[in-house]
Amino acid sequence: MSAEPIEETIRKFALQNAAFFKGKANPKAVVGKILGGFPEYRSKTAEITQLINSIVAEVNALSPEAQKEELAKTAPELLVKEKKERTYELPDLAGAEKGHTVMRIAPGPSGPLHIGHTRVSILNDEYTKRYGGQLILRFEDTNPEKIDPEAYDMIPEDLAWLGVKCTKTYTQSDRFEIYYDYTRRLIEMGKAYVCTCNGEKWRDLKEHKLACPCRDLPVEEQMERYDRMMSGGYEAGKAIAVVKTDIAHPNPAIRDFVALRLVDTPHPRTGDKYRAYPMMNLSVAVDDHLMGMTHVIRGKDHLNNTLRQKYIFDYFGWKQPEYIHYGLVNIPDTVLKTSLIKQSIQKGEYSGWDDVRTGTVRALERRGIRPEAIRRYWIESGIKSVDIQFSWDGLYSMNRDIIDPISDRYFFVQDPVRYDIEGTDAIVGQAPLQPDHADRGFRFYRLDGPKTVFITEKDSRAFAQNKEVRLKDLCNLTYGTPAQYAGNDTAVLKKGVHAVQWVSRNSVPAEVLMPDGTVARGLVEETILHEPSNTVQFERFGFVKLEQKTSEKVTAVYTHN
RNA sequence: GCUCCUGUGGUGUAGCGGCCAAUCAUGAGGCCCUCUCGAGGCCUCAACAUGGGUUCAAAUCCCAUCGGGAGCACCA
Repeated sequence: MSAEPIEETIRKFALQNAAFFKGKANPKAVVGKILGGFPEYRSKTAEITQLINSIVAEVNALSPEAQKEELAKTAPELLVKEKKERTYELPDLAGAEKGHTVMRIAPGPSGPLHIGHTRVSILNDEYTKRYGGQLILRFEDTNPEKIDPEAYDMIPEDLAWLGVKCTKTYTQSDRFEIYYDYTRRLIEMGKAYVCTCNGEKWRDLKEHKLACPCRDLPVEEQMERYDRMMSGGYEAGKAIAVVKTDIAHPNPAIRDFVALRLVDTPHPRTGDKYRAYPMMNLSVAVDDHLMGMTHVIRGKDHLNNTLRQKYIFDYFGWKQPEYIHYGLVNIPDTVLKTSLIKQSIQKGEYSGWDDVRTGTVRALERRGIRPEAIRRYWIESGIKSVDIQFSWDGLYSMNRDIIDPISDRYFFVQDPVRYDIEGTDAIVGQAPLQPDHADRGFRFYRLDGPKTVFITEKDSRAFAQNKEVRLKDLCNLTYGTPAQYAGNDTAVLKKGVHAVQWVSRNSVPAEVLMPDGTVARGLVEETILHEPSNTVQFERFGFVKLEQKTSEKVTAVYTHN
């Protein structure tokens, strides 16, 4: 192409631009295209612009038909807009080497994981799989007041269900002595102090960029105070170990921060063996270094903690990991706070951690959301530091992609209304288990003897009004008591007759637990008793996950439509 | 109040000086197909926060304004 005279190239692009935009080419767009494609002309932009202007004028003088005809002759490939393909994948990590990344998932064991936690879990797992490194699960249980002992088991279960593979697990309550040791070293270096001031006063001074009297005491005295603090010489709340940063730092959030505090509440794992509990900025900094973290993915809300932790890294001469701070996720209409969920469970308002009204991983699993859908959702959301809105619709759409092809179809009739059918002998019918995959087989129907069916209350009302209805995959009916058999010609559908789901007398009572906690009651066709999977679609109702399936009763949980 | 992060259709996202009068998905609307209100196909809707500047050329770089968020805990 570069071999031909530039005039011809310009003319082609002008024709193309004209063809795409109603016969009028925009000279600026052509200039951009030429200069972009042929950098050698950038030094002569004035001349080339003039040339383009005149050629565009010529082209625009032609009729749109003539433009298209000429373009079809000289450069037919430019006539079609190129469709760009997009693959969804995460950007590379800065400085990541194959086989040498170490990353972490560091939850506080206050309850099971919820949808919000899944983002950081999936992202870490994705990168670990890409680079083939280590993924450490670290329980950050340094606040004895906010621990649910069951969480130590629930969290790994949730991660396993998500498909997140951790290569190693640490628990911070095993490591208190390590944090004490590093605190001691900081004090020795003059980079930390023991403060016995009233907490309010200490904060107040900090706000005004002022040091408290303890801050400048000599190291020897600090060491004495530290020993006293560690040996029970202070009451809880009467002394703290503080890391010095810059007391006059313009950002108030990173002026001197607490490293250790005294708490009398017994720890679920260590009992009353320890009273001095590290604050996360101390334990996280120490552990991130000792565990060799190369990359840390955390929420943007930790931005200031990263800056605080930098002081510890700098004091010890450690290299900080690469940090990626992703934006906050706003998850609408969902109960996520584990403390609230726990309360409601205790009060009996929620059935448990998997109550479908909550946003826990367990609840999602129970509702029939697949972990692959969650994974895809977070990968497509990326890792930018913009705050984002979580979209249930978006997650459902991805989940539907996964479950639709594998879900067998069944009829569920909510709020059933009975109709007896007259005017024929036995009626037989069959329906595909999955209409897009006939090879999956069929459900076979046969109505004998007294022919009784049930349709939903809603469909019944429409039937009474329209006088006609089609029982899907079975037959047509004309309204009446009893209803009259009206043949089996599906042509009625073309005339606007509705095809509705129905069940026979042999159907099974069924209950579907809805996401708002209510229960949809009705009947489900008996063929479902042979269904091997628990993921099915109730036609014209929605996808559900089966929980219980006996000839007495079927229970299911609503997934989405 | 101070400090930091951040602004592309309703939502998420691509693009990060010219190939963009802007990608893909979701959503909404319409049509086709289908014996489901599922799936599939086609079409349409809808965005570079605003104002300056730099440049032949800005969604992309700079500045200001405005908007959103977070932190300033003896929580994580």
